[in-house]
Amino acid sequence: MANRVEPRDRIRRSRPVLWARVFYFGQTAVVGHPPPAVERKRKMSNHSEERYEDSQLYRIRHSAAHIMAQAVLEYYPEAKYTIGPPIENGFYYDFDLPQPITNEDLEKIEKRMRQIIAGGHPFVKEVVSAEEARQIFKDQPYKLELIQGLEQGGFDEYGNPLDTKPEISIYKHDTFVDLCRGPHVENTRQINPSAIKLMSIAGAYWRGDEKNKMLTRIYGTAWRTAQELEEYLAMLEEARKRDHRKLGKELEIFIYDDEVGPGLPLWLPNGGIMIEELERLAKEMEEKAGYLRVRTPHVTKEDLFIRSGHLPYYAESMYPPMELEGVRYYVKPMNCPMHHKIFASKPRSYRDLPIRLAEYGTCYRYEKSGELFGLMRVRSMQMNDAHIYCAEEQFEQEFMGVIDLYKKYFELFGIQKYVMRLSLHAKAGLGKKYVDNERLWLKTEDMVRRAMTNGGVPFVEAQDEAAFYGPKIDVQIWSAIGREFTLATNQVDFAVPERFDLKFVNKDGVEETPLCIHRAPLSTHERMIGFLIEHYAGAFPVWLCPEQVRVIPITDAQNEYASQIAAQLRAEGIRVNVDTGAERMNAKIRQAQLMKVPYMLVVGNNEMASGTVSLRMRDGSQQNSIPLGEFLARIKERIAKRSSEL
RNA sequence: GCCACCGUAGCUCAGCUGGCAGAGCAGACGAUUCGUAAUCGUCCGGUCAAGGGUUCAAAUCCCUUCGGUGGCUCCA
Repeated sequence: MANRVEPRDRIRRSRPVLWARVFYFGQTAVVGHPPPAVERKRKMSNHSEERYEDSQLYRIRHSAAHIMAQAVLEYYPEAKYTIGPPIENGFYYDFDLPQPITNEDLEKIEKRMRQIIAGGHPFVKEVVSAEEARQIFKDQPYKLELIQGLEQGGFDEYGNPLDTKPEISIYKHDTFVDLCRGPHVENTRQINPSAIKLMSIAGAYWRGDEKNKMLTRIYGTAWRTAQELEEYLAMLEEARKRDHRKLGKELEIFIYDDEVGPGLPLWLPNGGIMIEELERLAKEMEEKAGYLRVRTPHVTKEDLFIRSGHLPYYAESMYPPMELEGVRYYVKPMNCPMHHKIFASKPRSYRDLPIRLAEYGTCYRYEKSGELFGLMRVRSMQMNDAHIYCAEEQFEQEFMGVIDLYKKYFELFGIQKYVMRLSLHAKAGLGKKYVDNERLWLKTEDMVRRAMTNGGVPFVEAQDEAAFYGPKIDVQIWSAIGREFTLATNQVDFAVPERFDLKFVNKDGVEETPLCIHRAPLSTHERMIGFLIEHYAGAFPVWLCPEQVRVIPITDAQNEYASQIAAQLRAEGIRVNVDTGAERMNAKIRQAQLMKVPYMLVVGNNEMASGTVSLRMRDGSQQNSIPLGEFLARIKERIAKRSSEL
């Protein structure tokens, strides 16, 4: 119960997520990887740490946004300004500009901001009536819209409903006035002119709605000191180095080819090995947890997806149909309908439940071109999918069984920076994005909430993030460059089993519809490997490494010996290569290091004479002249345990 | 899909306001046989994303398409 995050902390759509306090005060946090909600919670209660919104840094960033808006309006007097909040690591401001803005303009604006800061202007708050506000912003249509929202007591600046009617206030500094509830620094001088930097220009819809006009957003970063800024920029640089798109190419894991198409990755041999290892892991774990493996086709008739609800609710993300002999077929975006058919293939008794059907199924989703992102967001994906059919009284145990599975995987991979998110429906979406049965939504949402709370698993809640057929627990992670993704997911389906007329006979001999849990603890191969590349910065644990050992003969005279060593390792199932190239040993070691091969076995005359190997590990440490058997025992033990140790 | 920017050799990148396409790495070949992150030399390699236009002349300017990047929207 104590783990439940208060509504104030709920993640809300379109609202800037305020991780910065954690990031800033955190000691182990990596850029773009906010620590889990648990940690945030604990820190807040134990150390009475101030909220980001109350911090000086928040004020600095908020004030920097105003100063930037002033500078932009000086260069573009016809520009309309909208909103500009502090966010993680900085701030932004959205403008409706008469012309596109360039990176050179950004430099000018930044320079002007420093002048304004040097001017030592006080920030002055004034509470005004709606009428006065309308007068002040009479030429600013976006501000007038905001004023109306505030006056009606309905909506905040992001268009989210408010509980209470807020006061209307303005903040002035120098020549600039903004509709704003604050808080701000007292004087522009409290902003360090050498600790701010404008970062990028982006498009953003007014109020985050794609039906609205596209505005120009300028992102900036602001810190207390120049050194903090430098450190932040250096961390961004480090993060770019572990970007899976960059490492994936360097380590020859996957490629994209223009003729194949966007979002359709080609797995290179190294990626193929990693996929095989992940599937082996999944099969082992699922076998122990009582799953049964099934296989289903990639294409099915339209009728199936009409019944499942995919065409009514999910068609936008599906590839268009192909028609053959008057029948329309779709490539599957999910595996569930076929699994439902397998469940329905024979009568089921309560004694058979739960039935857990698993498949690493390949699905295709037509993601909009701009949404694609490396391996993290693709159009063809292979899911660590399974569907658990159970009676309502089995639900909690089964649901938490899946959560336990997550935890085991996360422990194995050392994944600590994630947030479990209870994704709920939104009333407005009923009948459109969501199956139209509010009673069952509320009921299943509460079942999940209770299960998580009883299990003592911390989570946050998010409105309007559910699947069309039910609520879910999503595991949110962050890419190296800070983008948020759902890695694993655990979903309740109260709707589709009924549409498929799925039944089991209960103890009383009466037919009952089972609940279905959709789950994908290892995500898709695409997203999982994308994530793992970044998580390990390409230095995978030995069991997952495409190349586990490279044997490096010092001169050609040891080539034969090196090959014998490799043959012995290969016979034990180790992935090993021999570098018989003409380069010097130093160059061979460098190449192996760049490919992040965990073990290098250097063999020269000494080793050959004594029948040993010299072990150099990826971390630079080395053990000279050890018997091959000793190394073999070490690596076999690491692989068997899927250890993260070298 | 939308806004902005980008696309030069397999990879990383030079190529200023239009005037004969370059480097390093990789690859091939030759020499070298070396003790823990780059040995030397020679050679090969490009319809400058594709298509159209402006111009005496286009990698460079303009348009369209394709692909990518940063965001927005959307999501495993």
